[in-house]
Amino acid sequence: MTENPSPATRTVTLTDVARLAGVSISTASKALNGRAQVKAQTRERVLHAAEQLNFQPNALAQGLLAGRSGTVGLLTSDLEGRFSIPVLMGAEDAFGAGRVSVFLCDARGDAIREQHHLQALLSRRVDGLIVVGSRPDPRSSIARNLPVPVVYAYQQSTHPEDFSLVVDNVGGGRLAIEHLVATGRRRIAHISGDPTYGATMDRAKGAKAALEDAGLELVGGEPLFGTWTEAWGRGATRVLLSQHPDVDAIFCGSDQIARGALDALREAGRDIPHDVAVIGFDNWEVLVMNSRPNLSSIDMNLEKLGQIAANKLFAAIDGQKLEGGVETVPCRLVPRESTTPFA
Amino acid sequence: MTENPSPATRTVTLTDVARLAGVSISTASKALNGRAQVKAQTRERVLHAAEQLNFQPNALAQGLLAGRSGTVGLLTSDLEGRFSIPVLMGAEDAFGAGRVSVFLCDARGDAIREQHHLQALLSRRVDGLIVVGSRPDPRSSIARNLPVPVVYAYQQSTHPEDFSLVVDNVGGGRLAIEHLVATGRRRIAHISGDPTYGATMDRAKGAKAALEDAGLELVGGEPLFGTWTEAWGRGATRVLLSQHPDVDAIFCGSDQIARGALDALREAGRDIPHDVAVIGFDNWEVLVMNSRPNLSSIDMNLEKLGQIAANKLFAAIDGQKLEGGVETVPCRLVPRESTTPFA
DNA sequence: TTGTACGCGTTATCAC
DNA sequence: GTGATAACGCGTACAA
Repeated sequence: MTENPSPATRTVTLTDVARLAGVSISTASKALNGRAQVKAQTRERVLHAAEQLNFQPNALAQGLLAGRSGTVGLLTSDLEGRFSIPVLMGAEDAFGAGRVSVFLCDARGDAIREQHHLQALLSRRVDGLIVVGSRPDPRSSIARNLPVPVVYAYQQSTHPEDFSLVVDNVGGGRLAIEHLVATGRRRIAHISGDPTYGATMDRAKGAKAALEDAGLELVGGEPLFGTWTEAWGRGATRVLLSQHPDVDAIFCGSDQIARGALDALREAGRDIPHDVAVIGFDNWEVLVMNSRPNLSSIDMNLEKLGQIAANKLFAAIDGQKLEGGVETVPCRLVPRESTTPFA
Repeated sequence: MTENPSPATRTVTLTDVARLAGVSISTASKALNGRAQVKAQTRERVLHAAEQLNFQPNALAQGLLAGRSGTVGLLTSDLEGRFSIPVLMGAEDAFGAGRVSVFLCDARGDAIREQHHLQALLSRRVDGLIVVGSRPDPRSSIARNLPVPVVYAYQQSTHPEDFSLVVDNVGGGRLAIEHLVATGRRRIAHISGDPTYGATMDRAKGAKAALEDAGLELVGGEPLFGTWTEAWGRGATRVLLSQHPDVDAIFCGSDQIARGALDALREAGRDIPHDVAVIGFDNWEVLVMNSRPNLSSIDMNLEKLGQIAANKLFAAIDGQKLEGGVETVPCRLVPRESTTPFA
């Protein structure tokens, strides 16, 4: 055990500041916190001393006394996934740098680990919790009767008393179709991923509804379900072209599928978007911006979802009742060259 | 301001436990913390009471008393990027669920916000800091003479007294070439990204060294530098094929570039890997697994980097001196079909 | 083996 | 306008 050598600028406390300023601890506290009953000159001395010593109030002590820590827990289940991160960023944004700090925990999809993290967070007296799921299907409550408010984001809770904030996948599917119809498409197909995902069916549902509104129906009658891969996008597109060569637009359930579709279309000699328009879902930067041509897509507004979740949590922490239920955040259309020729 | 209704199971303290168990606070404390001087039967009573009340020790109070909070700060600059996350996950892993909690802060590449977050973290009395950069080039110290140890991960600090842990890009470039040479390639080209990145030059340097060791030199003499995009990968590959049609392998500085190269090669009628082998860099799941064929790549071991960083920080927190300097973490070859025919 | 008393750093209440 | 004092919840020397 070597003695800690240079890094240690011993932690400075209010006592040090008070001593340097030649006042009592309580006066120093008042001066720093902008309390009214303190002479301007004294306040000046205290402030100066604090600055000189680079004083940082001990948030642990403040929290202990105040009964609130100024922290929230962010419990996610798929950090590696691309859903948690934007939500997390939105939340961090909404909380504002410094005012509230965020504990990040990744449960790796393991319920045991999740409970473990939950206990740790409660022990640290977080003022609230945001639970971010790994897939858009419902999950059970993380726990009942917690002493702090909880907001479920992206993945909704099955418990009716929990508050959840999720993506409006139905609306997203509708948006995609409306865009295709508005740009003159009439023979529209839908290629999507795993049909056991609720989101998959919701997007298809929105698409069908929008088609009906336009007096149209899906080419082939039903969506083509498969996996969230480019390979499936290519394969499904080839089948589609052979069975319905007159298709003039494809709504893909993900950007990966859409990239596969683009490749298959190009290799079949179809011009995009002239012969066939393609729109994806997710608006995943690395995919949409590297496509040929750039891929139109539906953005889930995850960052905004995170912001709203954080604000909801904020309100609840401030004592406002958090009503159970599910709220949705609308998707956003991001048109690019794969649906709209810019030439 | 509505009264907080049902969610509030009032926070239970050690006092409550002690009262229920019919002992003093200190005895309860000893029993819960496994201190020796307490009768087995008493301990049983206390434990039972704690469980019954679902008691969670207040970590704020513990931290205040112990002088250490059991938290660390993770200060990143590009959450949206794909570098921070694996590092962050590795760190979280190493810290162990619950023992240490992680404060996550994203400075969005803004120095002001970074200082803001730093102050907040110090105020919360984190026991240590990990600073994760957004690009692999050196950065200046986040601050000097901090009261807690700091480990720089992925992006190194320019200050010689800081400890940094970075990717061995030279070794990565070497690995790629050695793999190509070992699988029988002799006319190897290198297409890479932004030459103002240190990592770009390091990878090229490692590649050159490995080629020299094998008595070879780069096709075209020099690497082709451009941008980290598929478009550049396609363009550079076309140029390469026209100038050096006998090329039999391409080492690409990123997976995006490699995907572009794959497309251009296929469109030029070259079989992969029979005619030309392709290897990328980053091992970015969505890219390598959706390629035709699947893309061999160099993995930067970022998760392991995060783990090592966390362990280093741990040791420093425990009083071990953290020597300044830069340590590297070796890359890892992940061969797939784009370099090795499995048929 | 158990209980009492003190202190961690801060803020709020009450004397002065 | 300022300072002493009591909390917040916990761990630990010390006394019983």
